[in-house]
Amino acid sequence: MIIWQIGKIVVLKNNFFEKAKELVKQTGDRATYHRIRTLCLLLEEHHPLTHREIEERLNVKEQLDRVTLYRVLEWMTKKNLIHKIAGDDRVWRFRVNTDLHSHHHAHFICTRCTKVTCLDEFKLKPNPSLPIGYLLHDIELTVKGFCAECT
Amino acid sequence: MIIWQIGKIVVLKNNFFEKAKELVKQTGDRATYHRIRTLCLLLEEHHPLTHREIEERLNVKEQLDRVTLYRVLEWMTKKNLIHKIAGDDRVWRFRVNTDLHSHHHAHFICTRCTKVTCLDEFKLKPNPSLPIGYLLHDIELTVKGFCAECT
DNA sequence: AATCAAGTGCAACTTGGTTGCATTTGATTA
DNA sequence: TAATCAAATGCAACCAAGTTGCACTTGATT
Repeated sequence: MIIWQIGKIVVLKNNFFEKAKELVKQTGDRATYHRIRTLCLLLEEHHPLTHREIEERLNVKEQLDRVTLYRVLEWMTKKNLIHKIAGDDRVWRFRVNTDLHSHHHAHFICTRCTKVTCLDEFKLKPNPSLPIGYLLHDIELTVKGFCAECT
Repeated sequence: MIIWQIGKIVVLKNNFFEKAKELVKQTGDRATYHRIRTLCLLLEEHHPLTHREIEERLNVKEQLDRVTLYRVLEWMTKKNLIHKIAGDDRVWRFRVNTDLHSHHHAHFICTRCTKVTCLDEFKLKPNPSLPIGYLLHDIELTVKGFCAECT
């Protein structure tokens, strides 16, 4: 069993932790504990999480400042490690970008329970025609409705 | 020249004002002055506006409470007179639904100046395949990048 | 081990949007 | 056309997501 220690904090590494550490290091920026831990959580999750949800899960055992988490998420978005999704409740949801799961797919947002699901089989047209002078960075397709549990 | 008077306020009617009044009355709910005036403004505009922008334009000559405007916009969205668009800045933008301009089209959001443009020629597939038990209400396609002025 | 910019924690702040409640107003009916 | 009353409005206070400034800590480099 591998253990990682930082100050008084002792952490059990798992596969996701190692993977997260590697991904953070690959960016060239500093591989800090909070960055690795946050990315690790997002690697484990299978649906997009809000800042609040991430904070609650990470704070079960150890402290993590709200602001730091905002900055970590912002940094990870900029570094293309994760992507964020806008919902009807004005709250961002975050999900990891793996090689298999890039952000070129659609999202389903349940307007009753606000849960977000990725519709991976939805493929987006890569080169839509835009007005002259417009430059494309990203396409986001969001489907709204009720999920299976809320129907 | 047609004039409409309510309390001390005197209003010059134009084509859009008449049109707005008609649309509000068609809903069956009460045709209040603020509803008509707000819809009138959105009919005149050719690109989506934020709550802030609407407020500023309406308050040039006459007072309109922030909260009332929020409620008017919410009501109009519910009544399908307008639709709202989520941007990267967490701010809703509102645009009128006319017969010619329904909300079944894509939006372009400039990530530098935050201006939103409607991409009317983008047609959305009406019946995408969803997981079993999922119910579709609405599809939203957002294209992000730089607009002609910001490129 | 020493160094120091990058990263973090804390407090205070900004902003978009909401809630509760007293007052006003548009449509209806007498 | 006046009386009526639920629907709509205005005001104040509130909430929650996200941001800023600054002192303190830490990961990588020497």
